[in-house]
Amino acid sequence: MVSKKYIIRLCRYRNVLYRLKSMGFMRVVSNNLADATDVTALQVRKDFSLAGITGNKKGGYRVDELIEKLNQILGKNEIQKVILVGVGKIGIALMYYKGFEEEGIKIEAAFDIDPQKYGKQKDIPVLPLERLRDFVKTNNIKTGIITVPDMAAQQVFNLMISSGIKGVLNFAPIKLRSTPDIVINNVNLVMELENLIYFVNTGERNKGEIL
Amino acid sequence: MVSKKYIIRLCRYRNVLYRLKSMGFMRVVSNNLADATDVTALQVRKDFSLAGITGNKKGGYRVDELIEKLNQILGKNEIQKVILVGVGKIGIALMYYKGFEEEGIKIEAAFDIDPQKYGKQKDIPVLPLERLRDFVKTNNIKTGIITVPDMAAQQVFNLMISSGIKGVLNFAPIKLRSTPDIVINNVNLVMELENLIYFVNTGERNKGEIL
DNA sequence: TAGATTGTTAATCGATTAACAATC
DNA sequence: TAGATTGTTAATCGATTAACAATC
Repeated sequence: MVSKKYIIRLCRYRNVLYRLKSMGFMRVVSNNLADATDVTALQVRKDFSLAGITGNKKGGYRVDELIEKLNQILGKNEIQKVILVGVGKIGIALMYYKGFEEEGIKIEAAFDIDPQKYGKQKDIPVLPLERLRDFVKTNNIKTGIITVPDMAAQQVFNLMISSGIKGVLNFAPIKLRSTPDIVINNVNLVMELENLIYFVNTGERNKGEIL
Repeated sequence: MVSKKYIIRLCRYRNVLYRLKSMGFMRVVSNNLADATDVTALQVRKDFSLAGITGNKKGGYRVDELIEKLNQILGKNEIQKVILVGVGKIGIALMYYKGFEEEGIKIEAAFDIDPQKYGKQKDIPVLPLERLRDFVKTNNIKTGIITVPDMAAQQVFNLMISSGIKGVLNFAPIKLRSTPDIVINNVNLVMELENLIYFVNTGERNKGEIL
């Protein structure tokens, strides 16, 4: 089993490689990728080695080959379908976020309990929560995003899982009760900011001292 | 220097402790905290030990004492002032997000280059980008949030840093060029989702096999 | 007392980094 | 060739987990 960090690095490399390709680069050395990501050149080579990607001792790596191999590993062929539950400010922001479609991710539908929300946002239908189960099953959706208030998150999660969802991106700052076969990625915005503030403050406090 | 992960765990404990306190709990054992967070009981005790917090061999830890100690370490006294640049959908979502004020974090002002955005969102003033430097200096702000398009992120970052900001929460999916004394936390929503999808898909592929 | 719980020290594990060999 | 670069193996580092002692 590969680690999450490793996969994230591979995604990073791929993103950079697409950009380099569009700029006309044919080859790339580990140092180029290191500069463009938060990774050392050594780590880049190690990752590629681990991924079974080999370069050329003199000329580095071929961009095309690299992209192809990474796509093979990361599985970047079909469009990835996801649903979203919770059409509040954050939910809507995600529905309008351009970054997803650029990466082949499509929010197929959003769900809410508030009838006032029903209709469309951008080109995405907003449906009653009761229709989630059917929608997930008929469209064979495996991934969901939770942007509901904390209190509702566990309930929505349970509904998702019982409908066949296998992975959840959760924006509610609570620990979801789950089973090992379900993948959960948590995004806790308050915690990110609190954490940042902590290091800013201690950095201030310890200015000039050894940490 | 303590690790980011460690600090995040301490924040988690504190959040749970506040909730337990409001429910009337006076004491808590490491197992309670483990259940409420994504941490083992052993790790909880280890963390407390490292933080210089001691419990009682029979009765666990006193909730009040625990909160006080954690506040001491994490520094949770005054309101934390931050600014935000980029009043798009995500920026606005953050401005309306209730979780921040609950944790004593206040977005003091937001900035944008689009005059149509100027005015107020919720009770937060939206100002021209040119006023950022003055605002940051006169209000002694140390933390900023970047929610601008990728292309503008580095420029906004530079402006922030030259104005005196020491820590940045960055939502743009690029690597910001910086110096070691600046703290940067990146939130990359596409990457979180891509990563999730990867593990969902491989989980599907390897159903029943050894990973 | 017996059982539950803390808390420390040692072992393990995984990931990163260093060293260096290989080769284009 | 000499220099740049890859790529592997070993060393290091940090964090987590295990074992077990202490004690209320």
